[in-house]
Amino acid sequence: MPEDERLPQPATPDIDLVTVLHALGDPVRMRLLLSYADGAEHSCAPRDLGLEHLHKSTVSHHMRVLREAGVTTTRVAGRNRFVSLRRTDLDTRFPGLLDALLTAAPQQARTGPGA
Amino acid sequence: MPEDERLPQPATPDIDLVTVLHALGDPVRMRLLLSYADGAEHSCAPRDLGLEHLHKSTVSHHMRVLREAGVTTTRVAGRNRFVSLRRTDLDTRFPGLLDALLTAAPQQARTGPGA
DNA sequence: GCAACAGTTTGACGCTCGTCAAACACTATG
DNA sequence: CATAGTGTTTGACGAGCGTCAAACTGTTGC
Repeated sequence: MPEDERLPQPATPDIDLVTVLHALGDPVRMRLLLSYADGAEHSCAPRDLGLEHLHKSTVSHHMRVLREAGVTTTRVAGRNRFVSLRRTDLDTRFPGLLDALLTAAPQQARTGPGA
Repeated sequence: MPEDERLPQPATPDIDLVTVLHALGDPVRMRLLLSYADGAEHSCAPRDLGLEHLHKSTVSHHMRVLREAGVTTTRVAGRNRFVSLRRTDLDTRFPGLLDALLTAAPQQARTGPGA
């Protein structure tokens, strides 16, 4: 039997652009996106994501928003959940968008308003 | 003397990615973006923007959000205001982002969840 | 000057959002 | 079975958002 399952998420053609932009229009979720940009799977622990200042239930809420928007996928394995970016799905649905975002976001961290 | 002026807007280096995504994460403002994608100047009248169902003060509010996020610029000429996209500024700050958005948004209108 | 015009501002309303805390499920381990 | 670990769900709270209506500012034109 399959040892792991995935949490519910929209099918690729059902990913809505405005919903994705709304999901990414929050500083915490943008930081999560950058964490996931390495293509690897990440646990949900706030300390693994540079979010020690946030309650675990808050992080769980943000990850749900990203998943329901179609940005991430969550694999359930035992008592752990592994979250990763739906890179190919997003590239299929919105070509160039993810690349532009992942280029722009770290660049802004060095040269932008917050620097 | 200059016959027209511009409403306050952030300088190009001060345009914040998360703020832009937040501004665009609303269906009304996404529609405005698509209207402005032709590069031309547009008036603020709801009927010129496919927003007859919205009050003019609501449209004014959305245009303020877009302008303060750095997405649009507003030129004041007499009793009219002409709004247009800050395309080169956005391309400078976030290369490829606007192209990806303007490619993705209309495509979704034909093949996406709403179709 | 006065009325019409284009758009903004203010105030109000309901709804959503981000956050925390506590309680809850489920899994792994003794 | 009991306990600890990982993460979710629920409820609460304040803050912000989208909308409308009305009042307001400034401009054009009679």
